[in-house]
Amino acid sequence: MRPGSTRELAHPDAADLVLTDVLFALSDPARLEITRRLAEGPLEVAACQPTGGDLPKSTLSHHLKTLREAGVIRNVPHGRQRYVSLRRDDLEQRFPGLLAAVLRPAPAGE
Amino acid sequence: MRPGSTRELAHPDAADLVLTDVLFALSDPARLEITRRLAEGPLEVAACQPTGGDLPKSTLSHHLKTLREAGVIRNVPHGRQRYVSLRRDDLEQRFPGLLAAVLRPAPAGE
DNA sequence: CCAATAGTTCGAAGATTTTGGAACTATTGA
DNA sequence: TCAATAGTTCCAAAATCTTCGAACTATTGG
Repeated sequence: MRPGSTRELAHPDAADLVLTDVLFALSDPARLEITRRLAEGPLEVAACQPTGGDLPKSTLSHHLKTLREAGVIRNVPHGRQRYVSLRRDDLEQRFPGLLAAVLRPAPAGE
Repeated sequence: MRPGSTRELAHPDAADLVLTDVLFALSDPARLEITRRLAEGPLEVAACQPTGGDLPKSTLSHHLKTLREAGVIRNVPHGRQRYVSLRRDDLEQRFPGLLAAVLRPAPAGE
């Protein structure tokens, strides 16, 4: 296992997160659902698949890229697969309360 | 002053607000700034103009439309002009904490 | 090693957004 | 009543996003 042989992806520093980018990343239904799923805990890429959806690998990968570049998730190599996780602490530090508000299910009632 | 002669614009009911639509509306820098400006209080359309920006009327109007259709703002006729205001209560009821998190200035610090 | 696995990246087509000029509409001050 | 004011709507061009097949890259089980 050569050092640096794994394909590390770029992640913005917590301090560099941009609110509009985060909001944009979360403004897509599929990406929002991925985010909610990740709130339960880290997952491998394939398991991020939104409910009932069978997005092609490339599409799912693109959504993850959007979330990652906005700083919402972290995507690290793990053997043959990858672990995707929510950047909870970084988001909370930079935009306090945002994640909680977004993850909270909307009150029922028409 | 004929009844119904004023140009009323459509506004979604509070219960029908969609989170992803709200997030999308707020994900544009100009629209986010308009929203922040409105947090201080209602304004006429022209006064919503983002700082230093001199957006053409039509562009500004379009941004307001996006915010209005997402349910972020209300835009009502008022004489020759219009009053634009933040739908604070509706947003708070439907997505508790969201507006506060978005309006709060990001913590300083690199 | 080799093949299978798990994903990313490339590229291109189609859909949506963004922008802004021009035309249009109400409303009011003079 | 008329012109000026304050905005919206219409339209089209340019930019950006979304989607997904296909090619490519690591990694590991056998």
